[in-house]
Amino acid sequence: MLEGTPININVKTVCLEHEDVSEQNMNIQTIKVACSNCNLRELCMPIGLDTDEMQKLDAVVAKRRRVKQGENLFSSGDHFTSLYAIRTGFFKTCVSTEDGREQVTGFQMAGEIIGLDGIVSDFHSCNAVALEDADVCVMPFASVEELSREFPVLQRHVHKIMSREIVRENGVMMLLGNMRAEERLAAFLLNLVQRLHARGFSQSELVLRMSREEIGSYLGMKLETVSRTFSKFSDEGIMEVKQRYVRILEPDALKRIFNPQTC
Amino acid sequence: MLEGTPININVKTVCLEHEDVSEQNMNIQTIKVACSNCNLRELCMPIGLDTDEMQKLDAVVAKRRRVKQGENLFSSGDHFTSLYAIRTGFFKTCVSTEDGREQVTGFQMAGEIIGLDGIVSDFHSCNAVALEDADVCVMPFASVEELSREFPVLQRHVHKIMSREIVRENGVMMLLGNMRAEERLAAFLLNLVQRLHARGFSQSELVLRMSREEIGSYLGMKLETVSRTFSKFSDEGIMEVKQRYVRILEPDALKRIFNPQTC
DNA sequence: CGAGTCATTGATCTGTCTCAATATTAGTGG
DNA sequence: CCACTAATATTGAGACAGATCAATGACTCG
Repeated sequence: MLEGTPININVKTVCLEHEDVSEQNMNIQTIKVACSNCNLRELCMPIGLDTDEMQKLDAVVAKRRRVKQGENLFSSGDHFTSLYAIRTGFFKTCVSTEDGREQVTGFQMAGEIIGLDGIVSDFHSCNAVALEDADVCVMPFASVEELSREFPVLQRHVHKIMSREIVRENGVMMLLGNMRAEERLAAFLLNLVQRLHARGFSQSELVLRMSREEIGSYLGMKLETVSRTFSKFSDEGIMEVKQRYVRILEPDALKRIFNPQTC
Repeated sequence: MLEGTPININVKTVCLEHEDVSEQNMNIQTIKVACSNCNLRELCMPIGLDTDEMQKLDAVVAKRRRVKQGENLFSSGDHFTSLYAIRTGFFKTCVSTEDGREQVTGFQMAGEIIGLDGIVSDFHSCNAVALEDADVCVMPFASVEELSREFPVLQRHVHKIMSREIVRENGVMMLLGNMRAEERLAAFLLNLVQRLHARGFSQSELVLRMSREEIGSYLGMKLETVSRTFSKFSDEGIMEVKQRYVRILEPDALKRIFNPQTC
């Protein structure tokens, strides 16, 4: 409900942590990315492209960029040129007020697209920060638009990505406007494991890439409340929590918290 | 910041309340809408279309639909076919949980586009409810996509509309996650008058189309708190409030509440 | 190993919610 | 036109979830 993953794709062999050594040793500028050859394409690219179309797409996604943990992929105020498809790593996006308050607006993982906020004004309005060393495909938006005019399938895909983000944010608004701390954290965790599971990871175990403070910022609560709620879940036997490691023992209990009706 | 109106257009003669009597008496099915002839086109349509392009656009926006106060333009679960451009009237969009909690995700007025939530799954995920008798242009999404492939200017416009909605929701998340009741209401009112002003209405006077409960739902607070906050603003001389009529006396004081830094 | 960051836990405080009563307005029918 | 009703808004008093302040503990990384 939170992050947009209505697409239920069975990724066969996703290995997010490792890459070809050959690629790693290449100069960043000369790295050739090929969507046609990417094990994430089922997550971020439309299905139904023929060989010719795939080749043209490969040409658009010509560059890759590495972002070290803690660095910004883009910042509020930066000129908008490209969308980014995450290959590896984990990001947060956040907006901030002049008086320094920060709101995390989302967490993004491999296969997801960031940068959509920049389209409207040609400037980014949020920061995208790598929460671990990351690797993204750079997709110049002008090229994306050009190609979408040629390929209706790609056009539709771009529209869906944007719509999905709108629907996701609707869900977050519901969370922030209507739910209590426990419900928020339950929904957040369920969403995270669901997305990780779609990428070949466990349904029950996860390592959080973000701090308690970042979770709190996303969920509209203070870090102490996040910590206390984790402890509460732990005490109730719903999950094991050791710092950033979480093992969900009673997924049904979590779902019941999130959605009391379906119990 | 809340609703997307970074476009600063000077609409010369906008008259939202009245229409040609000739149009009103026509059968709804046979009403011919012409963007080329619409006094809202500067709000909802891209600039820079030539005559030929305008004509093709007129063909896409071929139908109009009237929605009475309290009725839904579309509902969660409805099949998605079209986007809607509001000609007259005022809408709220809202999502709800199975256990009946409702979250208002936005208020939309003339010149704004609704229905974007339906693109991702081909089904709407929220309700669009008319808060006063309304009149919308129906834009079949398939036609919009077809035409965007032909006209880069239109394509870019559609992308901007979706991006604007994403950025707006980022702002709402900041509001819900980080701000106190007074700040939320101040930001909400400033946003409303700004958008109304862009449509030719007063900068200082407005009549709210929504109830205290609906404002509260949007801002993540209870209706009593909304009412109390209005009373507080009134006591402080910042505004006159008589039920749904509001006259802002000290816009700067409001801005200071919303953004304490810029004082 | 040590310094710094991050997480946990406790005690207290407070903004908003909840419950409740009253006031105002809009809508209806006689 | 007015009484009547239902819906909406205001205001008060008390309760509570979560914030704040503060101290300790655990982990990370150079």
